[in-house]
Amino acid sequence: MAVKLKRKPKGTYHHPDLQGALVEAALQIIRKNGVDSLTLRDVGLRLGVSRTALYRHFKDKSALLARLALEGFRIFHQTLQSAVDQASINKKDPLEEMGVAYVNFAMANQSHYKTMFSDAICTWGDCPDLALEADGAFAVLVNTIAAEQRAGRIIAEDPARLAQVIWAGVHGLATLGMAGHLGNHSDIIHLARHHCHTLFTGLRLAPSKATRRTKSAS
Amino acid sequence: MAVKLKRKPKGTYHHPDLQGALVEAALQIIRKNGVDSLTLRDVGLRLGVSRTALYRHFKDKSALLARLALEGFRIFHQTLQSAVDQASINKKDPLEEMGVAYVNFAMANQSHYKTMFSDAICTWGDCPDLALEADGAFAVLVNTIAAEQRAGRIIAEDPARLAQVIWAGVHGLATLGMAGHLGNHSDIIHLARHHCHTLFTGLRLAPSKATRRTKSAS
DNA sequence: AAAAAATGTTGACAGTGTCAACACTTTCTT
DNA sequence: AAGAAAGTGTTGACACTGTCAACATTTTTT
Repeated sequence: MAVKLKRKPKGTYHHPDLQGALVEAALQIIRKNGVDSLTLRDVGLRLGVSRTALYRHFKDKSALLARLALEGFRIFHQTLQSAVDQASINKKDPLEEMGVAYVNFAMANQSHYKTMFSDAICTWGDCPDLALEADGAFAVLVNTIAAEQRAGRIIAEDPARLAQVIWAGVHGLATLGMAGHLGNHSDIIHLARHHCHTLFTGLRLAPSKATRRTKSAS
Repeated sequence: MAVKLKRKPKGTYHHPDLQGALVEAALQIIRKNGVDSLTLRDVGLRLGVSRTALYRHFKDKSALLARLALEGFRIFHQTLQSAVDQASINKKDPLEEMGVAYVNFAMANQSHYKTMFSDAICTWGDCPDLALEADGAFAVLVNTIAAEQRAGRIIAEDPARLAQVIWAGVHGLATLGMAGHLGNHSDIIHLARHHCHTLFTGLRLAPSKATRRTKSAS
């Protein structure tokens, strides 16, 4: 299959990869002016394509947003996993590093993160692929918790439940941080580290039945 | 004529308290169908008043939303304070009870809570009265923390900072819960109690008074 | 080559927030 | 008390949005 030209010199009626280009263009727009400013007409305009061309590739606006969200979870997944890997290399607390990476991602990609958790997109249950991708990112957290439990560093509660608790903490930091209620970026990162540290101190020992004091093993 | 007729009986050009009625009507609408479904035309229609009457009392739509948010923070403030008072009476952990009350409020008044933290309303800094009311609610948390510190039950870090950490946790639970990512209402409440409990366990004792910032065991 | 499917375009529509110009009512000034 | 001024509610209009139907063009299939 011959490669088509990217530009439309004159006879280029069909765009080589409009679907991907639409996602990219939409992403640039929300990066620049926020999710709420995204208009289908602008997306088309930016690609030199008509305002409704989008409808051949997405059912409606929320489908486009869902696609952006999916793309976001992909990168997010990768970012979190990378943070855990780095922690392992540098002998740091993987959960704490992941928490910081989480908040960092949200602060550095505010519009994208907001889109990922927007009410406008279908509830995850309705979009199987989106739910799958989101679950993938969540699994990084669950797996890390399970690993920490196997290493005997945190209490042995249901990992999924613990994951939800930790998730809520960093998600709260992210959303409040983006809203400007927690100070500047570096304030928020410090706060994230503080939060994780405090939370994980709480997770470290069950107060009553803990007999073995695992104070600074190693 | 105690009853307000939809058709104006001729002498009723001016509404006795349109401003308040607008707020009430808007509140009913968002309670029923969510914040995004709120339209200025509907608000007017519901009161038998024209679509633009609202502009004599609010600068624009976001001003109305800001007013709803302010009203929300008033109730919220009261709710949190009441939870702390009840905890004091029942000899329960005031922070934990407040945390549960926080999440409960958000889940029971989802649209209202979303409005309070919506991007659409002016940043709190721009609305002095809104910021004031929000600060009032936040102060309940800070004061409770300070009291717990005086009672020697939690570590003596900056109360405002601790408050931010706790706030982030419950706010995260609330937003994820509303999005349906944490199960049903009762799941979320249990999770909230769990979260607070874990967090406060972490706050309860620094492993050794000398080194508060213990790096993670490795 | 003809038919069918895919893809892109134009025109149109209902709904939205908002403003300007006007109408009615209350309050203030003299 | 009469007129002015300010406050409050109404209608008409505008630009902008998402979305659909009908049409145009290109690619793929038969």
